Amino acid sequence: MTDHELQARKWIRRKEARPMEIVDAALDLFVEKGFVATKMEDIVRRAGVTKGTPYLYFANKEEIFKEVVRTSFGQHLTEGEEFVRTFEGSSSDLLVASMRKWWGWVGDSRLSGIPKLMMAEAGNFPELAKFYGEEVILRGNRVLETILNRGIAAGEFRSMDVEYTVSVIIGPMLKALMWKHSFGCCGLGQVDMERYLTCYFDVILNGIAAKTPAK
Amino acid sequence: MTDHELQARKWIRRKEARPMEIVDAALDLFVEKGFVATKMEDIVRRAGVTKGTPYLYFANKEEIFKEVVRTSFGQHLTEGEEFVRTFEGSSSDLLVASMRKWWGWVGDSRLSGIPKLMMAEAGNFPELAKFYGEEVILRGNRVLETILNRGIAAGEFRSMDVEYTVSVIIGPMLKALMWKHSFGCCGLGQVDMERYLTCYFDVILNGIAAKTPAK
Amino acid sequence: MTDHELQARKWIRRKEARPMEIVDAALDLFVEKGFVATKMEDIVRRAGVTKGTPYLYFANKEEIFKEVVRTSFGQHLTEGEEFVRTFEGSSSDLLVASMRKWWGWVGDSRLSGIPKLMMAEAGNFPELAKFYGEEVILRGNRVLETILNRGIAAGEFRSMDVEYTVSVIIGPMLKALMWKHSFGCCGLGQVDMERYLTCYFDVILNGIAAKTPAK
Amino acid sequence: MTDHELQARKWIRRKEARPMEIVDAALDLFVEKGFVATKMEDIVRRAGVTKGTPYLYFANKEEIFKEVVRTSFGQHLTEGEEFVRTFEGSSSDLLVASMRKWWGWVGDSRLSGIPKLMMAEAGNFPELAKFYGEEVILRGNRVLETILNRGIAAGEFRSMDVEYTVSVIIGPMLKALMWKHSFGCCGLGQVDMERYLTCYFDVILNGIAAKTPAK
DNA sequence: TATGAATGAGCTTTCATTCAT
DNA sequence: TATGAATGAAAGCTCATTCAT
Repeated sequence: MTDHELQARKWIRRKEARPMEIVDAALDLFVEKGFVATKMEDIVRRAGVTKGTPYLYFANKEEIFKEVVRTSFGQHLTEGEEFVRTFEGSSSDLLVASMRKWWGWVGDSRLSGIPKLMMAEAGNFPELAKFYGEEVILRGNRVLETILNRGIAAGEFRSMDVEYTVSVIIGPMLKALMWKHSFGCCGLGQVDMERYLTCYFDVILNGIAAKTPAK
Repeated sequence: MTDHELQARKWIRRKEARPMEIVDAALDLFVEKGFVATKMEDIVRRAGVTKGTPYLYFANKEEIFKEVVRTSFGQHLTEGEEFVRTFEGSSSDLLVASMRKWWGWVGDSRLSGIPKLMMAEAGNFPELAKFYGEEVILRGNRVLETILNRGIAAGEFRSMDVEYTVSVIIGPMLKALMWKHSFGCCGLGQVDMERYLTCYFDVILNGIAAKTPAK
Repeated sequence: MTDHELQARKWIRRKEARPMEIVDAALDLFVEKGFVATKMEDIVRRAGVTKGTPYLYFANKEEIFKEVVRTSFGQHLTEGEEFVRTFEGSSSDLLVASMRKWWGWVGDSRLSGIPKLMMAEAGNFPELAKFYGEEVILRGNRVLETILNRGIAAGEFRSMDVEYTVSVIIGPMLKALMWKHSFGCCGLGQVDMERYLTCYFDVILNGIAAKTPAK
Repeated sequence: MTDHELQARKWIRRKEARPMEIVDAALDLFVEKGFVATKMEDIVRRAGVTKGTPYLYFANKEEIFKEVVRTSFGQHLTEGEEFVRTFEGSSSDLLVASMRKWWGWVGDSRLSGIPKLMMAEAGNFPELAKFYGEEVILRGNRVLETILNRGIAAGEFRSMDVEYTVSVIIGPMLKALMWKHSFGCCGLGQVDMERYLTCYFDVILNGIAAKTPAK
């Protein structure tokens, strides 16, 4: 790559970084306040641009919202699917490792707000909700189903209604996420996540374990 | 006066009924769209009144919102506390019965949207979130704690970190509620609640059961 | 008048008193806040009636305003004209006596707000302003003109441009009135009216006195 | 760019000029109709902008009002104070010159409406009234007091209650101002100001002149 | 007559979007 | 590209007026 090319690239990269900066700024605000309550003014200020700039890259506020949701996933899911496929060890360990990984990816990062956002705004953006449901939730569920089926096949987990059990098992994790971005923000009882996870795995793993024969 | 006449008439006086009608109309809309996205116009249309009427009973939109949240619980919690205190039978049965009762009260009614609403709007109404957290969530948690402690004392449940386990156990129920008012509305996979509850109790009860003594 | 008639009269009088009570209540408020800033709500509360009552007697708020202005004068002017016609004594004394009388009537009573009100609202009620200008102001001026001409004829006052001098002489009195109902209300420097009148007569009487020949 | 083009164009940027244009437009309207009766719609139409523009420069209608009053004086008062301090000639001449100067500045300009406006709105804006009373009225009075004291010291004016006499003397000038913006507007007897001033000085100067020594 | 809950036109203000620079 | 003053539709709210009681 010649110097000239590098220079050009740099300039282009900067230009190409703008939309992401805007989406990033919007993400936090949408999560905290919701779509309508977030003002373009807030977004541009946080993105460090001016009022006209977003409209160079997005048709309108709604498109920014969609982009926020669209760009926030996929990559992690692919990694997750790969992780499950190649994991060696017990299914309990896989379940624990997967959930911890997920929390590390989603729960600790700014992406963690997206599920809350989608829940809050599903009614206002049904199409996007459908997209999210299929591309993210169902795909995520399928990963968990794989794990459960793996454990059942190995005799490690009891036989069960896998589809709905997945839905149940996700519940406490989702709740932790929602909490973090709602009541958690208001200083209402911070959650000690490590302690929460310990309890969670305790309940869940016991809850789906195969009855251990009296040893 | 027939219903038809009532509908055709422009001027109807219903001093006692109005506030509740307005709060009722607002509840559904707030849950579906959120606070800001719900327009006063929407509320008055649904309530069957005109633009000025809500202001006869509420100072402004925010007060309607607060009233929606405030009036929505309390009574049920008191009944629930009483139910737990007087229940005779195993703690597992009590847990199941309580959860079913709760779903009957909340999950199936229009109140079910309130938790979703509060989660979505906590960031915009920190004070109200605090009120809700203390008056509803903490109080509800305490009921569940009572049940778990009862079971532990009876040797029916294993010893555990009660406070956090309560938080975990509530997760799937809360998730079902949120789902109903977000993705559920968009036709995304309706949940068969009976099947969901079966899985839920299966996981939870096994998850907290005392280790059956080696036979 | 029979007892029966008296009784009927009483009932009628009560009915007939209502409009005046409303006008009375409106007067103070219009003077203090102006026409638009005064709410019907304020008027009815002060009048001790309810929102619908004024509309039994007046077509609308504007008619109340007109009635406030219309009913506020006339009687005093007639008395004033009579007073001037029958006064015996020097014209200086007549001027002083008239002005004091006028201040007694208008300046000390609730009617004193009307001139301020009309000045403030003349732009919004040009027709009424015209009525007021002709029926009240011009008539009042004419009384003063009579006094001045009387004094000039008697050699007590110097010859002068009577029409405009009247206008000038009224200035300080009008100013006192305006002040009382504007800055005076806000606690801004209360005026000691006796002291003010002393200065006023000092200036005015000296100002129009015939040059006393060096005695 | 021709005037015609300017008029035809919808989007014109005039960052520096806008606030003044808005205040200017508001001034006339407030004076004519009063604060409440003046609609934002009126202001923006007269200022040649659209509904949102004023809010780029002022928090709300009330702030526009305050700006109207605040920016309207001060400079003239300073000039007036200087004029009196440096005047050479008789105090009578100084009084006449000052009053004529004042009328030239205020009476003939659009500022002349402010006193009327403040009188009308003092009740609704007590704080602003206080500001106006102290910064404009008292300061103006002090200038006149200086003139009277100068004349008394020189033996040109008789000894008198200076403070209250000032208040009296201002009366006719203030009345002329009020008249111009109230009844004057409605075609009710236009005042020939030159004739009015002649009468005014005649009365006032004679009214405060030192008794000419018996010849 | 008198009431006061209800009405709805009209107001102030907001804010996503535009466009001259 | 980027700016930010300007736009104007649309929101929340007010209040003079109406009318069933």
